[in-house]
Amino acid sequence: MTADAAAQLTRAERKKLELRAEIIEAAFDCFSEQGYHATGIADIAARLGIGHGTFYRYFENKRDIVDHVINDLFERLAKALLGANAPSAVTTLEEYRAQAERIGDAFSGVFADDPRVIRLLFEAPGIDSAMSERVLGFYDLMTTVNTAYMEHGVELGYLRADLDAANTARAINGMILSGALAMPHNPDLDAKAISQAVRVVMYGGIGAP
Amino acid sequence: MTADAAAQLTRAERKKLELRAEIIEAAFDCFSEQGYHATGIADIAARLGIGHGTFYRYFENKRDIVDHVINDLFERLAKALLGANAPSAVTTLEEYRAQAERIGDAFSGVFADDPRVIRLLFEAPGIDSAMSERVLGFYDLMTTVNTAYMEHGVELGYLRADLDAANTARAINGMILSGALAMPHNPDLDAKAISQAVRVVMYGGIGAP
Amino acid sequence: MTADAAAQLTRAERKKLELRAEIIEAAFDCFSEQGYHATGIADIAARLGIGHGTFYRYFENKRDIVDHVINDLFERLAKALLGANAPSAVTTLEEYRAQAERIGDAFSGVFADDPRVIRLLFEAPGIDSAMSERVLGFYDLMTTVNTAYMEHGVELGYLRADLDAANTARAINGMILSGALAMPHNPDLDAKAISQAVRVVMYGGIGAP
Amino acid sequence: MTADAAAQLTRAERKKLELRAEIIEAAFDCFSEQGYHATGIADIAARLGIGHGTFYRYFENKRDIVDHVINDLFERLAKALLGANAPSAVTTLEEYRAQAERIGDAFSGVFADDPRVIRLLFEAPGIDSAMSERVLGFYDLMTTVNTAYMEHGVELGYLRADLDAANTARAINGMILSGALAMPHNPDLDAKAISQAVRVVMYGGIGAP
DNA sequence: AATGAATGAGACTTCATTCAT
DNA sequence: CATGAATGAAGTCTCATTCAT
Repeated sequence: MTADAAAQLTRAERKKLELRAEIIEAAFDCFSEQGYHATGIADIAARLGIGHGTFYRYFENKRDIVDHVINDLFERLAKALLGANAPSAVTTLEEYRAQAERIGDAFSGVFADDPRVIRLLFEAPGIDSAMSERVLGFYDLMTTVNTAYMEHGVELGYLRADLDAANTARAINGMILSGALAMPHNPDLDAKAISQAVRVVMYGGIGAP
Repeated sequence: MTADAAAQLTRAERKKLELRAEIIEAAFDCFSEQGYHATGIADIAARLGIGHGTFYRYFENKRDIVDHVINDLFERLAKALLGANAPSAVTTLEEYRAQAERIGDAFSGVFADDPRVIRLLFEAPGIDSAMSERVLGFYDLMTTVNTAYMEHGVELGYLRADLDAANTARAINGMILSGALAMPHNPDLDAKAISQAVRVVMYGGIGAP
Repeated sequence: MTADAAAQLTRAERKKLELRAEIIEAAFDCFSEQGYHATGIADIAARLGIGHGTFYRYFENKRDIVDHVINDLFERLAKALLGANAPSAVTTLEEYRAQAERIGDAFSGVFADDPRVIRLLFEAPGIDSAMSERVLGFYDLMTTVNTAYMEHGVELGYLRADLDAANTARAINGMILSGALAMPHNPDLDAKAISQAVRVVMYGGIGAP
Repeated sequence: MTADAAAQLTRAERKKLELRAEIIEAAFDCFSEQGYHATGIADIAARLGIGHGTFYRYFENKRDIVDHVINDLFERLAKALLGANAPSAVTTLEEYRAQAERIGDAFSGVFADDPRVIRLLFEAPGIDSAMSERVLGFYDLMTTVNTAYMEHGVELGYLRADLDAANTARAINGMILSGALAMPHNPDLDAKAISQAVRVVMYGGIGAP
């Protein structure tokens, strides 16, 4: 919704949207802290100091809210993923590395800014099979996007001619996610060092030169 | 338990152990197919054709069985992880690559031989926070083990002197897990190609030479 | 309320009474269509396009409105029942039959004119025990009225001397109601034929002459 | 189930069937006393001193039990209705009257033996529309059965040649039901007198001879 | 006066766990 | 030792009613 559109809403409508957003936030808190199954609607309501009946004025049921929470989560990640310029904007390895760094930083930034994101993403597959599929689908999307960038690089010759774009893309995404996953429960980790380690592997390999 | 020890058990004791193992297997089936929360004790018992009261003669409660299932799962993976010779047995990059390949293949083999493994590993963090911690702990263990191999390589000079062993180790584990995760729901994927893609990244980097 | 009384009301007061009547009508619709328990206050309000809070400015609560609806229903039926001239106006079987026919037709007319009446009357005892009592009370009233007519006939000798007025009255009311009840869900039924069948039984009995 | 079949059941199976029957009885009590909607599963369970979870081992849900209660109720009435010899067994008005009396007495006997029957039958249409239909369907069945008897009488000439069998049948059923309905809340009523009044109407009409 | 957002009592239902047989 | 009948805690969800705007 644009600012303009928001300006046209009545005060009541704005309040409603606000509370709706607050419920999503509270649910995000609860789900990421206690997990979906250990969270009751009452917990979400209590966190906001509202009656639990109120919850049902804004969301169909418990399954509905978690879908919205995950939607928000995926949206944030997708925005980071797709926020950079298109693959076609890049013509050299130098540019590719810069772009990859930007995307990786944006992506990791989402995790760093809000530790609930990676926690919920980690626990989400345990919600039910539909959610499990959604998460896998998102990972596939990440792979697809990354694959497109790589294929472009192979075509233009700044990436290895023999690169298996899809499998490599997935592997690199795995590196990024594994870093994000380790952060919240290990305060000694350094996000920059993690990124740097990933980049070293990507561009130099681990063998001694 | 050794074969000798087993031989000393009475027939009744052996039967009991057998049923116990079967229950773990059935639970593994159920949990990986329907997920932990969607699985009832009755489902597990029904799969074996036993009464669901019998379940409680072998396991404390539902939480108990899933711990045993996960124990088995971790044990299999740990065996693959630790089954190779020690880091110290390796002295050249050549040997390191061979060893890494062996470990990686063994590890991936566990996933390939039994698709339930990756499915349950994927859903396990959604069981409860204790399980979430256990899974993270296992990932940390994987990282620790891999880190030891890498540190040895840095010391002996066949891996990059500037390698951030821990973060690199975790990243590489991430690549392996992301491959395993994608397999079950994508029949077109080729395990060998996935491994190969990981190795290309590890030893050459993705940039054109 | 007479037209004069109405004329003295302010416009606002008239509007209020109008809306009140409309709410009763809407409630009548809802209750007879979906049943009392399946009807929500919101349904009634929605049918009128008013806010459901408004409902409570006109009626105490859900139980209150159904009482008013039933009042209206009973009033219509009572009017038909009592609209004819008194028992004392009749002195011959001929006159009695004419009067009974008039009353019966008026009564059946209420059901025919508004199929909601019999539907709600049918479902009303399921609302709660108080309502159940009210309906039984109305049936008793019907019986009492009919009994009075019959007793008069026995006294004057145009009805059988051995007539058990009360039980016969109730039985005859049962015939009428059973006809009304069958109408709405059976479009082939003919109200005139039903009345005729009742009259045949009443005045001739079913045996071959 | 025959006595033989019952004899072959294990003790546990018999106990199960017994409790099942007891639950239906308790539900019958509750529904006829408080009405369906005012009855909670907890009420039914409490009446038997069982946990309310136990209820759900025997019946799907609240709607399920009421269907079974009504099934029982209809079965009793149907048995009374159909228990007599067939229409074809009758060839004279005398025999017809005897048969009608037998059926009527059996039918009324069900109501007299168990006052819950008429109370629940009265309230049942308020349960929901499906139940409303079922009750109407049962009334239609009663009419159909009675119609067959009458048509036979018309054919054989011991009933009026001009009898509108269907409408007359329904009317007579209405007389019977209205009598049954009045009994429970009016201890002064005499079942015999009610039957007698109905018979007088049926065979002689109400007019003075 | 009208509204509809908020509320929470209350009912249903599930299922892990116990325990008598 | 195996069984499955019984249990009740716990959680979801509805909707009549209130009340601030």
